[in-house]
Amino acid sequence: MRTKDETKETKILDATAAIILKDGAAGVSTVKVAKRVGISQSNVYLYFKNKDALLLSVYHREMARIQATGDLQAAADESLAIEVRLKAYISAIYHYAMAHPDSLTLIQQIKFLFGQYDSNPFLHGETTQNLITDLYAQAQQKGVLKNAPISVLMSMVFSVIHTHSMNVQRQIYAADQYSFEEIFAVIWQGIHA
Amino acid sequence: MRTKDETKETKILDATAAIILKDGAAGVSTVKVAKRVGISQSNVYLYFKNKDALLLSVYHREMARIQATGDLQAAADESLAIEVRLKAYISAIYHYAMAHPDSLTLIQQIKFLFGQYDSNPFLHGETTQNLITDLYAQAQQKGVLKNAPISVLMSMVFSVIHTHSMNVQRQIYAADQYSFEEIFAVIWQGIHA
Amino acid sequence: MRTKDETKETKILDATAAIILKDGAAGVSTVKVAKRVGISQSNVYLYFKNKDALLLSVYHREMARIQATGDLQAAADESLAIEVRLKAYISAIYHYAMAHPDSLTLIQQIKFLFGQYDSNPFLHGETTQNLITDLYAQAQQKGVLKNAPISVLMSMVFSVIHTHSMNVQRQIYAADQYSFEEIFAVIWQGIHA
Amino acid sequence: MRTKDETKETKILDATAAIILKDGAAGVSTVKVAKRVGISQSNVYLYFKNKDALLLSVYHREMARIQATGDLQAAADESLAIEVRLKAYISAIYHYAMAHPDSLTLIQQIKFLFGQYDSNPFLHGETTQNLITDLYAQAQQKGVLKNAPISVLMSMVFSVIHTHSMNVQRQIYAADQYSFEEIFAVIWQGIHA
DNA sequence: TATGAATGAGTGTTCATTCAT
DNA sequence: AATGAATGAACACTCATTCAT
Repeated sequence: MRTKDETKETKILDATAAIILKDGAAGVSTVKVAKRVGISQSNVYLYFKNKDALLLSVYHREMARIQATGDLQAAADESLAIEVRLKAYISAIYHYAMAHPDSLTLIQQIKFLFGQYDSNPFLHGETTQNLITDLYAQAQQKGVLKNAPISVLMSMVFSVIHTHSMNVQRQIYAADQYSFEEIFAVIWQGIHA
Repeated sequence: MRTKDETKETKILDATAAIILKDGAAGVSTVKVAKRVGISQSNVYLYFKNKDALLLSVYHREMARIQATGDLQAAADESLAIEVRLKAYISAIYHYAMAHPDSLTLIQQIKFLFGQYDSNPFLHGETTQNLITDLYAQAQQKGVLKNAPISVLMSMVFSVIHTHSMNVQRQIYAADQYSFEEIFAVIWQGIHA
Repeated sequence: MRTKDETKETKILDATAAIILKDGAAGVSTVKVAKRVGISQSNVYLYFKNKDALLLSVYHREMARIQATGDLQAAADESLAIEVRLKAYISAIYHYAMAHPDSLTLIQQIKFLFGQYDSNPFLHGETTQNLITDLYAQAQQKGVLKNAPISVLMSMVFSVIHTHSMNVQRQIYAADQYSFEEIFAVIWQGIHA
Repeated sequence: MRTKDETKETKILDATAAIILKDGAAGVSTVKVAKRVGISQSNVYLYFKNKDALLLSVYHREMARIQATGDLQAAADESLAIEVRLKAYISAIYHYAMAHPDSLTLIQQIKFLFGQYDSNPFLHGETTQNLITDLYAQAQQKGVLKNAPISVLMSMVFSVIHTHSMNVQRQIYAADQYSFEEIFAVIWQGIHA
């Protein structure tokens, strides 16, 4: 494998992510990225077909990172009760977001730049995404979730967790001012049938 | 009479809004706006100091439109019980969003372009906004709302309503597939103590 | 006569002069001028054919002001000895410059903007100018001035006086740190045969 | 012909200088420069950070050229008498100006564009400039120069030489109509104590 | 006399992308 | 794999000037 290349590719993705967090997704330019990495502008095109591919790569990397969360595996464990799996999923996203609040911001920013065609930021992870959607669908079928559009429930979960994690990151209030249970209550009672 | 001027100003705002909905807020350019209105590019600067002022104007116009909703007045009626007012507020936003789904999209897009510093898209309406925040705050004090950050509750409300209204607009499902009560249940049980 | 108009015209000229001193002659624009006067941009064209005419007007006004100096009349008095007249002229310019250092700056800035075709900033006053040039020419013929190009001598006089007056205005040194005689000595011994 | 050897940067500087001489420093635009060189406008920004940097580069190049004059070295030779050094300096500038009259014009134009804050166009060469100012200062201390502001004396020298060289270039009179000694006399008797 | 509206040409600057080396 | 050079298109914004009112 191309160790060197992957390092460089990672650096480019990191730089891009940093710029998104600083200037917004619309503020990303290959010039800025290259300058930040310390490479020539054209070098970026060796690793990414074009700017869109670069942004999409950042997006997919964040999605993959969320999925890689160990906690998330429990949600996929079909031997568990659906309610348990759902709670595990929400808990996993919550704790991931608290540890990496920028992650959700990146996802949201890129989604918004590419048009608001799909309002649910958790979508699009292909394989994993279907699992999650399936989880919601099954839970709804079994009467665990309210009879509301799944995309509405999903974006609600995302919205609550993201807003809370950003508040903490921006020190609008201390992390321990609100317990997980308190935040979770909002989500659960909102989606629970 | 400045009728003529106001028409032009309105046309420019309309064109800008249309572009935002089509290409996102980052996709707005004075050239596009001017072309759409059928005027010269420099003419835009006769009505708006600069591009930011133009976008902000679109933003404030949408905010004002929401506030102008008759239903919203009930939410401000201090003679009513706090719970009634809160429900009136949510209902008002809901019905406004269903009638004008683009409105929330515009607000969200512009907010995101100007930096994600304030994650609550309903904020910043000055007078009205304080009323709404006050409403939430009072409701929380009186134990009507859960003990969760107000900004989290507010953005949750926005998120649910916006996602649902977009789904309907994009014909992901029919408007009558989910009743107001069903959507409202998600919101209310989410925020209600 | 049109009293009101002349007031306005004066205001426009004043505003233009102020802008030149602040941003340089190249920094003048009808927008800036109009804004400063508090009139509409197109109004400027009621008083001046175009921007060049405006700048030229400022130029000529300053030239006229210098000529209007009472002291300068002595220089024109043909009954006096040529050396006396020449000294009177230099003294007049010197004292005018000390009282109105911006005047020479305006003249210089406008001259430079319109191309450096004529390096002598004192030229171009038509009637008066010929008098001054004649004065130099006569003085040279009578052996009072060195055998050097008159334009060189003239621009030397301007340069010394202008530099000194600017230094004082910018408080690089106090006005009384150098007497008129000291500055005059530089000029006189430079041009005197 | 250095055409082939000339780097792009040099070509751009040359084009800029030519435009300054033709239209004045305020008349320089990146479009004009690019067109003259035969490159695309954006290419200019590959070699110069912005327009100011471009103009400053032209300025510094001319300053460096003057300093590179062999004759100027004598002025820096501290083993020589101060009066000798001063005369060497004036002579060097004079002969340089006669050979390259545009050089002083460029310097003057750019100085004027950047604001008239420093009225002495010979200033700002950093290292060399201090040497020259020191030379004047020492000469004044030793009673060689009149008791007048050094900046006044310096701009006087510049003015005389520049005006004369321009006159010759514009064929207002022939180069041999006035000898170096005649021009020098104006300068020297003007500044000499 | 005065203005507001309008515009086309212009400004400096940034950008995504390509290509030869 | 990496770069420097190059470019055309786009950008926000300013300007001098005209014209109808």
